[in-house]
Amino acid sequence: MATGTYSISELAEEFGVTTRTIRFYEEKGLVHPRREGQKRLYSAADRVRIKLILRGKRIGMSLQESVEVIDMYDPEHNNRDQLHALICTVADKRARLLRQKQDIEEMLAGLDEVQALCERGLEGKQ
Amino acid sequence: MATGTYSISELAEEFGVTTRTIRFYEEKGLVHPRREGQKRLYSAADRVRIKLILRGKRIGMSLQESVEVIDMYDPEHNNRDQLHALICTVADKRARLLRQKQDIEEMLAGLDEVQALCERGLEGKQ
DNA sequence: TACAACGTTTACGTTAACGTAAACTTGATC
DNA sequence: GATCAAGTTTACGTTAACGTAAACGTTGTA
Repeated sequence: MATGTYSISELAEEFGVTTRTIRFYEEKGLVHPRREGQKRLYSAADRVRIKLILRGKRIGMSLQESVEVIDMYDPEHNNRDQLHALICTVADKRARLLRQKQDIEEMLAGLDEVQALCERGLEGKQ
Repeated sequence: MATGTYSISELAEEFGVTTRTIRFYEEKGLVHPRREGQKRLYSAADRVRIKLILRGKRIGMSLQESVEVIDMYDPEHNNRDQLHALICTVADKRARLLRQKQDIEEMLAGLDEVQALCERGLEGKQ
């Protein structure tokens, strides 16, 4: 196998998903691996796309949403209007992410409380 | 209506969801509003539960997962074993939340890059 | 050459989290 | 008393994101 390329099962194992998942992402147009005969060959770029999609999943994004974020990077945005639109989209995403970050911090604070209560509870039972 | 209580549509509007959603949460045993005749009456505690469930949703938790987190607060954990188990659960949740927080920060950094690229692109077009 | 590992396509199944529609009750208002 | 807004139950529909199974090709190896 050419260096810098990956088989489907390599990627599946690396990311802890099934090969079905990766083929599903292709079905949905999220990745486009080359073919070597019949078999899929994933490039480093393909690998990164999948990685970013799974990162999106972890924070509750849909696949489409993740792809939108990923596609912000590629330069098909030529004119002023498109650039302006993209800046607005970025602002929206940022706002949502900041909200999520705050939600997480609140939840973490809650966990601190719970843990403190547990430890005080355990002290009494020693 | 008694003070400190809410109708279903009040809560639906406050949280930006439909009444169907709130009834669905009851179907799943996530809330248990009292009844005034046939109508549902939500207490302040019910309201908080719904709020926390929706907070969980925003960061990609399932309803069941949110409920687990919420139920960590209530003191049905009497003996040492339960308290130990709870501490482990808390540690797990914390780990996942920290991971998510990092994912979000990485994504925010990505957005910063995109925005910078946009702005440089706009300068050239002025 | 046989078989085991890895890959492929096709297709139906599944779960979560609601949406949507129909048909009904109840209390307030005109 | 008719109508209207808000609520109710029941039930079937929908979408996303895969799971699972069947039936088949390809390739290294014992």
